[in-house]
Amino acid sequence: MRQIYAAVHGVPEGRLCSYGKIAELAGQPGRARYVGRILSQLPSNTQLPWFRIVNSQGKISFPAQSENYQRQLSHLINESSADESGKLFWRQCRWPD
DNA sequence: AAGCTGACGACGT
DNA sequence: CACGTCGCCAGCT
Repeated sequence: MRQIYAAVHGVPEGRLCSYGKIAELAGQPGRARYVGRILSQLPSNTQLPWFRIVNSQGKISFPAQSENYQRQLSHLINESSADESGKLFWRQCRWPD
C-alpha cells in the first residue's frame, strides 16, 4: 500500500506508467488491479500524480466521454503527454533515464 | 463461505 | 487493430 503510493509518486512529470509497472515497482508484481483500486479511492485533493497512470495498452482506463477521462486527459495534455485528440505519447516509465 | 466486481494484463484469433 | 478468454487480487455483498 505504502509502496504503491511511493511508486506512483515517483513517476516524473511528462512520463506515463502502467498499473502493472507501478505494482512491480512497489514490489508487488501481478497486482495491477490492486493499484487501480487504490487510485480509485484517492481523495480529490490528493497530491499523487494518479493521472500519469494508464493501462498497458497506453490508454486511459476510463470510458472516453466520462468526466474522469476528460480530467485525466487534461492533466496529460498540460504535461505534453497527450494531444487534444486524446492520443497519448506513451513513454513507458523508464525513469530515471 | 461463495460469488461478484473492478481505473488490470498477457495472449490468441 | 478489436474483441474474447482466462488469470489475477482485494474488498463487498
